[in-house]
Amino acid sequence: MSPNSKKRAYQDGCAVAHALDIIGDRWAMPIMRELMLGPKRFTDLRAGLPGISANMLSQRLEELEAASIVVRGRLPPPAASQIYELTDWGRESEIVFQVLGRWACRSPTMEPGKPMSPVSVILSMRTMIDRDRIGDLDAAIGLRFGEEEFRVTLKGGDCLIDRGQAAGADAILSGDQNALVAVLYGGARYEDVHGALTIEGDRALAERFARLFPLPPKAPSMVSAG
Amino acid sequence: MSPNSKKRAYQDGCAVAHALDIIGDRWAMPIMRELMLGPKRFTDLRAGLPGISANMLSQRLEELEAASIVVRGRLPPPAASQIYELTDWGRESEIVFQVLGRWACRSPTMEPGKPMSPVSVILSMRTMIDRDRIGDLDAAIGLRFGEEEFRVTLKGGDCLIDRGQAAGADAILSGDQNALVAVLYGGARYEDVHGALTIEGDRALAERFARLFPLPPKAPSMVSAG
DNA sequence: CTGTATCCGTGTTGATACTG
DNA sequence: CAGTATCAACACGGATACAG
Repeated sequence: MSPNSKKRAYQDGCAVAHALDIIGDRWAMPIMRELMLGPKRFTDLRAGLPGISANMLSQRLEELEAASIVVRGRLPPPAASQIYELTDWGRESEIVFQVLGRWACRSPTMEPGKPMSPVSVILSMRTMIDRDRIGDLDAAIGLRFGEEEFRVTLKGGDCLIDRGQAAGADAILSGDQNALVAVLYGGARYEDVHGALTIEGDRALAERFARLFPLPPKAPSMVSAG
Repeated sequence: MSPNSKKRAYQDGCAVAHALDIIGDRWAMPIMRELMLGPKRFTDLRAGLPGISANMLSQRLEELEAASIVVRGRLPPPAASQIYELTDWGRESEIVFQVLGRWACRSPTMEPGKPMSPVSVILSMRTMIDRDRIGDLDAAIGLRFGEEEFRVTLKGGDCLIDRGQAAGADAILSGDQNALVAVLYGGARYEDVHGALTIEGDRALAERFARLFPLPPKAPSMVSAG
């Protein structure tokens, strides 16, 4: 395992310092992010975390397990492969990701256009949804990103977004999640990303849906006159 | 400066990944924490960050400045020494610290008793204050930790905690901030830490004050049978 | 296929010493 | 007081080999 696991730790009673001791290492939070919407296998995790090495992932999963953030499970037979899953407390960290994401998306140095994993996109929608804009919308939107399917349920002024069947929704968007990001946050129209994203069903609903996720204004840059 | 600053970055459009790119490096968030209540000099920062090396602090301050989180300033003459201070946007990250702290203080592996800086203690109080318990309390509590003074203002069911004169408050607690932590969060009574913390003024107020900061329940440990 | 263990080049961190 | 320089130790990332 970890023969001489001398973890470098802040010797600090501050709860934030403890948080950094357990989830502050490189890749720890992105791994948690990928698990936020449900269990994944080792290889699925790697797919959502471009650039991570098998070593890193293996080691971080051990550490997250030791911290009671992740538990190992096994899929029911016959596909009895190992899966990793957040604990209840691990799942409760979603609010941390939301608040951190809301703060960071105002960063003057954040440059758009970099690829996002399907889970990132879904979590960003959960974060940025403006419930005031839902109004009396009562509809379901299905999202298909490769093998992964999600469902957005708008009802009673609230919005639920989770894994679920896209089929049967009033509108279904299929294709590359990055194309959807361009539409939701990048000011693009569906026509602009045509070919990367296809729309089935209620087109007007898809248009209204695309405007439910406003971005907050950027913070001013303080670097060499701003 | 930074001759070959090849920063290792997540190539990820996720806002959380960007957050980690700019404040995910070791010591970045503790430095921000120390600046959260106002500007500090280099040496003051080191005092609140036991274990940090001078070059780390220097390098992180550069990076935080480049990210528009920190700006360099200068105290008015004659004490024209350099100070570091959060930008408006940097100060808006306090909510991140609060949410992260609230989540992390439930960690099964968090062990109490480690020392905290005066700023940490004040921020923890801002985080954990239970406004429902304030009731109709209308009073001021002064806190003195070494050279640093703070004031807690309870009024109209709300609570303001900031740097400010301790003198003139209805009750004044002076001494070691870690002793106050033991009383607020560790279940200790003032008598238990006598000598480390002295109380002037309204003793009953000090007692009521000490119960305004309840801790949430711990999350269960998932390690080897829980 | 699903991971784990080991080696190795490189960058980051931390301790000490030193300078304006 | 406010940092910079130097150097040793370690963490990271990639490749490869290995085990169930």
